[in-house]
Amino acid sequence: MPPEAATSRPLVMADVAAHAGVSHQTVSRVVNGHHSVAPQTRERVQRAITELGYRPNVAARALVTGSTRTIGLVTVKINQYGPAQTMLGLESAARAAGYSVSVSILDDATAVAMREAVDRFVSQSVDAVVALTTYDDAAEALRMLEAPVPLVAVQVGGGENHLAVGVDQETGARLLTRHLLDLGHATVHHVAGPADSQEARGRIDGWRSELAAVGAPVPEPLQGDWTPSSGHAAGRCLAARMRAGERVTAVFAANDQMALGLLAALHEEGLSVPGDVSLVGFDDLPEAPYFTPPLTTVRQDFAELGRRGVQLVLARLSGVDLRPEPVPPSLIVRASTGPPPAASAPRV
Amino acid sequence: MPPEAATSRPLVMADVAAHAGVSHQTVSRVVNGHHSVAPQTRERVQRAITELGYRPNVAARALVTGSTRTIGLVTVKINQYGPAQTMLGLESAARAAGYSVSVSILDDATAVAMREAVDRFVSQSVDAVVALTTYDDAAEALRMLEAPVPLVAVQVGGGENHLAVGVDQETGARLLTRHLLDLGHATVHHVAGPADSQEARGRIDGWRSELAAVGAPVPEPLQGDWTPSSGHAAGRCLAARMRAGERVTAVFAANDQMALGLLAALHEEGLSVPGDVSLVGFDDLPEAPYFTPPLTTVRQDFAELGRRGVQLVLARLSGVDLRPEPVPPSLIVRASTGPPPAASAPRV
DNA sequence: CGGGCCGGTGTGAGCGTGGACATCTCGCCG
DNA sequence: CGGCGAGATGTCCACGCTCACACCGGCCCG
Repeated sequence: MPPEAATSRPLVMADVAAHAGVSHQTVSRVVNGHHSVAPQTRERVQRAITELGYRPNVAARALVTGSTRTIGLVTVKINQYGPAQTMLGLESAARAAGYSVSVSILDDATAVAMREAVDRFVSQSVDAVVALTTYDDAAEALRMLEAPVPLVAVQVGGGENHLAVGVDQETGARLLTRHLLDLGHATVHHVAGPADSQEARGRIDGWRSELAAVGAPVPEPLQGDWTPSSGHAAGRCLAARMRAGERVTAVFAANDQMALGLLAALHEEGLSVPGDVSLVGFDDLPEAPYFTPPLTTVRQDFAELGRRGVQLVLARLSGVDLRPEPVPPSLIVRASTGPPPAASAPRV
Repeated sequence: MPPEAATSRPLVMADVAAHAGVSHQTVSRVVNGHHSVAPQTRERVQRAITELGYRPNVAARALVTGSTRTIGLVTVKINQYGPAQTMLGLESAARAAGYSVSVSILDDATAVAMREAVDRFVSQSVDAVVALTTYDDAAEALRMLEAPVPLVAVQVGGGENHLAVGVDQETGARLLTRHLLDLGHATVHHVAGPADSQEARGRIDGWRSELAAVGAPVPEPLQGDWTPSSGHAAGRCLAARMRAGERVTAVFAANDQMALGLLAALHEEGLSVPGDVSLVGFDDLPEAPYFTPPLTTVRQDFAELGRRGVQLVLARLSGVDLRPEPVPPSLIVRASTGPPPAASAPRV
């Protein structure tokens, strides 16, 4: 639609000004919605802009204002479902507010890499940086970080320098644990995420405190790393312990992927879910309703998390002191949980 | 580490120049690796740069060079595993080449939205735009698009204006189909992806032509939309047809997520995989080895796709005429496939 | 009836950098 | 020993835009 004169020298404000018979400054005022422009002039300039298909040059504007209306997003290995969804929500909220998003996906969350990424963003004149990760290294790096722009942490604890928003992991874990206890299980075993993840620890805390609240024994959690494969290993291990006589009737896997691995291992071992063991996950992957059996889990609203990240950024940019509340998770009950089997050793 | 004088007026080239006792232009030459600088001077400037922690201002540079060393990535709803992984590979390759990535995630792939995104990128002075999608609307929009920067398509057919790179969908589908035929299945049913996806059609073509090659009958494909839920519906439908006497022994789901839904439906219907029906997917999700049973599928190297996208961009930017080859997929055989059951109706 | 004020507009400067060109200093060769 | 070229460095300007200020006309009020 926009003709953009075939000559193709990129359009600048002066071209529009000439076309509309005004000065470039008036064009600037129209573009930036300044008030003191006569309606009729504004109209004429608007028309010239659309007719020529003019778009202001962000670099030139950034040079003088120091702002690019861009948010830098730094994250670590976004290959999980959650972070990817969060990024989606963040980008969409940012775009709605007129901001672009520039991403930097670190291979690992060292302080150096973090610093490097933030520096790159700063030299790009981003208006704010959002850090999306749950790992301690990253959190530590963030805590040290001074930047000349607002720094917002998503899904990881904030330091003094910056704000943070996250899903309430502890509540989610409590919901799941209580659900299992309510079904009559004497206790709940836990397959945890990596030890250096705040998210993983939050889930452990919730699980542990809910067990403690009803005086249930707290078994030693098994160590996983979010991958289905680690869930599978944990499943093997639990099955072996059951064969050895230990009573395991309910398992809380720290995410759905590990729950899937567990499920596979339990099937291989001839154990039925939820007949012999009830199993819950965390995240509510789109796949979770189609596991065999469909998985009881906790839904995290990742997109909302991204939106709140942007809210926080905008608040900081406009000087508002917004204390964000954590995003509440919700329990999704499906077929992978049920009452514990009669108090004998499971048939193996 | 970098002190960055507590006064905190952002550092500029002139500061470095003063510190090193040279002109700002010499600093510029050092920063840009220009050759005619005395080694000793270079050394002195380098030291000043690191001592002060100086980073050049991208906006100012962009204003004069017209380049930001940024790649704009426009994509549609990245909530699938594939695109997310591709983005990962792309960002990492871009960063390795000294480029940043700015993302724009469209809600739907209309020509208008596409044009809008590209325009935004152009006004940001990106050096190139990469479009990552498989939908016809997007492809159509791309075909019409003229941009003053290179435009590279990933996973979607290119037009005249731009290059494209993708995974060879047809070959992948042929590998799966042949695998099933080799196991002795008389034919293979197909649950297709959305009709407006080039990827989905590529898989149909491969499947169809492989069946045709051995003279096997070509059943009408069922329509899915990539989601587990649509796979589930397709599974229900197939089971009903089997009960009605139709012989279905092998099913090719156009992606792993649909395969999961199918698996769930078949289980519900009391059918065994691979005892009654062999099932294959496409993508090789990290979860696929832990399905019940583990899923035979085709692996797409999404990260490689991202890397090639960047290669293509760099080639275009340096004027090289690189004709990209499609990324080859590879067959991953797991436990969801086996020989067909004896030629009677399956036990239902 | 004149001065001040205000809405609407234009003019000039400067943001931080890279490119073109000028300059200056060698070293080398005739 | 002078001239010349190449390497090293500096000076100036332009990139496209916004900001500060000057300007111009009309209106109100003293």
